[in-house]
Amino acid sequence: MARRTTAPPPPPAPSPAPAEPRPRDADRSQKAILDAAMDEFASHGLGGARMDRIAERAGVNKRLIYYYFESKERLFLAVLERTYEGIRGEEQKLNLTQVEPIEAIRRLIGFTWNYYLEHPEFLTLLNTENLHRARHLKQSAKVRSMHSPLVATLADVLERGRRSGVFRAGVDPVQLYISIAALPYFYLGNSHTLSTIFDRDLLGAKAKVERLSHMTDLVLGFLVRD
Amino acid sequence: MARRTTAPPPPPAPSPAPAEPRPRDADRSQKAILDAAMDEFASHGLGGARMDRIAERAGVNKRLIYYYFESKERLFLAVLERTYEGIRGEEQKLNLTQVEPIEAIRRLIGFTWNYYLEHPEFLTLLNTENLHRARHLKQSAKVRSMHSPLVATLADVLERGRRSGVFRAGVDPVQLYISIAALPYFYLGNSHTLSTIFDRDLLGAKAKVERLSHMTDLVLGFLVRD
Amino acid sequence: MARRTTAPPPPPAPSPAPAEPRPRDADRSQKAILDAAMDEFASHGLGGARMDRIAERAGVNKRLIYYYFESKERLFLAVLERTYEGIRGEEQKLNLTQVEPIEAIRRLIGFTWNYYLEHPEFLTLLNTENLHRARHLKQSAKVRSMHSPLVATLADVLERGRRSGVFRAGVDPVQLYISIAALPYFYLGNSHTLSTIFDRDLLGAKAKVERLSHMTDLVLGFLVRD
Amino acid sequence: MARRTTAPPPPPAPSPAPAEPRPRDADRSQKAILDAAMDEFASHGLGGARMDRIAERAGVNKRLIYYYFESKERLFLAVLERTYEGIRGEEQKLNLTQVEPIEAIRRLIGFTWNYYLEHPEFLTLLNTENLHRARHLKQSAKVRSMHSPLVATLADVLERGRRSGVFRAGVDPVQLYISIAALPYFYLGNSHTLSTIFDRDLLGAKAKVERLSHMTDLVLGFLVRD
DNA sequence: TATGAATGAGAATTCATTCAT
DNA sequence: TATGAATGAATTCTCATTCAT
Repeated sequence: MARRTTAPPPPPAPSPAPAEPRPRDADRSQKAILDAAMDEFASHGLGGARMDRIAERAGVNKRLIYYYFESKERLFLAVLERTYEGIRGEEQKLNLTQVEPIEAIRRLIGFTWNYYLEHPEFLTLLNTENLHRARHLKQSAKVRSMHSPLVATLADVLERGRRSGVFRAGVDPVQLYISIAALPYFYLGNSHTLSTIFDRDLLGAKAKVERLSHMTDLVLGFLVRD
Repeated sequence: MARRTTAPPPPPAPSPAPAEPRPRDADRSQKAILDAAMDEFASHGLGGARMDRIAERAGVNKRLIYYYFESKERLFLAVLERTYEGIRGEEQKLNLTQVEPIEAIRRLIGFTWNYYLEHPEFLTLLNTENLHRARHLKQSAKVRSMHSPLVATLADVLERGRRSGVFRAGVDPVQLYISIAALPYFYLGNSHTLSTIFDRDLLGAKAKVERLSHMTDLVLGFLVRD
Repeated sequence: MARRTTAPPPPPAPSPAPAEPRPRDADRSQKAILDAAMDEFASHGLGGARMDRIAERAGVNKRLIYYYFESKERLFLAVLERTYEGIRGEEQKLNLTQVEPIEAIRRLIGFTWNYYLEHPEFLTLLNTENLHRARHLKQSAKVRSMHSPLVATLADVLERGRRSGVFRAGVDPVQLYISIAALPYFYLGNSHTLSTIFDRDLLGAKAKVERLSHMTDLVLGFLVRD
Repeated sequence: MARRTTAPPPPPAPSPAPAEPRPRDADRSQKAILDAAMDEFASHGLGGARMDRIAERAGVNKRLIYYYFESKERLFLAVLERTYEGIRGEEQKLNLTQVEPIEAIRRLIGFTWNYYLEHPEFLTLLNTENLHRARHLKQSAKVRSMHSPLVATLADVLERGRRSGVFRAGVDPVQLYISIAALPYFYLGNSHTLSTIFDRDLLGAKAKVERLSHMTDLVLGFLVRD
């Protein structure tokens, strides 16, 4: 550990500090801390996370975490915000307003499924934040504004589908979004207990294909008019 | 683990609480500990739970917890098992095999919704156990056997529905059960973050009616053949 | 009359447990406790010994230990006294006053060596008691009287040897006894550290023969006049 | 484990203690902890030692002990190693290879006797470590290497004595070293029980002179050829 | 920007012992 | 004579956080 960030052994000559580029170690440290903290919080929850481990994983001195993030709780909030930014940013790239409604729904379900698969930390971080009644998130200014586009997009898809007669009417986009998130969230987030109580592998390749298919059928079976 | 205290089933007669001092009652103490522990674990997770608080809430000496349950982890497992027993026991009472398929599905959705509403601790306990990769549950002998009847029951409902032509074919009962659990689980378990990011009350009376309706429509819209 | 030799099938009647004689359970329990306690104290010292383990090993309820021995410290004293009685009783059987001096010394050395080998608990119990500055033993009335015969016996052997011209004069029997005990005590009692620091097996068959031989040579080399 | 505090070897000049405040001195803290721990372990054994007392005697925060030594057991090992270093270091200074054999043996016996007298903690620490079957020492890398010079030195003395005809042949240096250590070790380490059972003062000035004399006579009586 | 040293307040767990029967 | 239930006081160890540089 202890990355020698400091200048190399200063020559006795009064050579005026070689003006090393020193490429943004501050940013680098902060990023390392956030990465390590995300891992730690996702693995152990807020109560179980250890600042010592975060410092060690990040390869920085523990004190530095406090220098940048002030406290464990604020660090957790920083992690949460970055996490939401991650998924919402990806979601934006789906361009759901530019494809036909059924395809848009398929894409959204597929994307959500894959995102959760590839970012299991997202699930545990959300669980943790809910255990704490969203008390960190409630202090976040930016988080609300990150979600209105999402609702608008989905409303647009539903409306286009309804107008063209393929979707049923009267579907609340927020309800639907919650359901589309719920189906993979519960399956993946609770896979450890589910596979234990049902004594069945839920994460094998075949099982995953089946789950995605089931979820898509479920949602479209509901949305699409006969 | 025996729970029945010595008190016999109270006769309906308004026998005025026997006001027994009941000083050294093993069953009573164990139950008090489990009740308090369920609260504590549900509120704070495993890492955040405090044995001191559990002892205090249970009104017993902290040492007694270790006398009966050996460690925090084993206590957590005992709580988990009792929790599963609770919901599975209620589920059995639904008698799903004795009503017609559509009604059976309605009942199951409604029951699950209400059970989660009335037992929010179930959700957080499961989240906690999944955070720990089900390592406690995996040591439980009885938990697996508690769940096979459930799958059998749902399979029966689906099969009856299919035979009578009202349900689509090829639905996996485990997938369906997971989905039926997922829809309220995510909504209620994540209501704190969801209501924050969507800036919307999700737990008002009207919102709850709407959610139950949406979930039922979603599942039946998928299951029922046009 | 046909004597039915085979035992008749025991009548199903609930013949009331034959009132088992249960011979002196009190003594039996006390002995079991002392045995278990000796093991425990010898293995873990006074501070490291656990009353719980003693009760478990003895197969009795923990409370019973207090019933018979009052406290951990008194139990330790009881163990100590029984331990001294053991070795002194065996020593008496050597009949050192009835064999010629050189043989008497040989026997005493051999006996001490073997006794320590077969009773390693004796060594650790003594160490423990000395760690506690003999504060238990000092409360014992009988322990002093157990040792005067030993000194008298050794004095007799030395005097007979001196008179017959085989032993040097002026040897203090207490000093000699301490030395005869010291030589095997240190070797066996510290065998774990000694074998570690000298990187050498001290308890193999050959090593043991050599040690006994060395000790005998040492003592007799000193005692016997050229 | 570094021990040298920053203070340079004090010059004989009566430089009046620099009265430094020395606030955050890692070496100093570690040394204070080791000193206190040696006392505590020697007085109470491993099981009886209290980390609280060690912290208090050392004048440091309890947490700091764990910061430097990780656990009670590792602290004990650190103490053990320092203890062995102490006696082996002094032994080296005897220069036994540079005096004639009989004098060398006398010096070694006298040194051992005095060292044990002045360092009673050495005896109880060794007893404690043996109670625990040398499980700490076995993890020590350096301890073995500290002892080979000792054996070599004693072998040299014995060989010189044999060659010059004053010592008997065939004496194993390890056996002899163990015996030379055993004689004072048992006497001093068990002085509390010995003085109790023999009802005799063993630590008075006269007694000590007699013991040293007896031990020297015993060893030389064996080694020196008539 | 960065760090090694240090700490107060707790954390789970342990322990000898007593209570009530 | 025997025991299951219960406890107060430690005991080792942990943790987020701060100090001093």
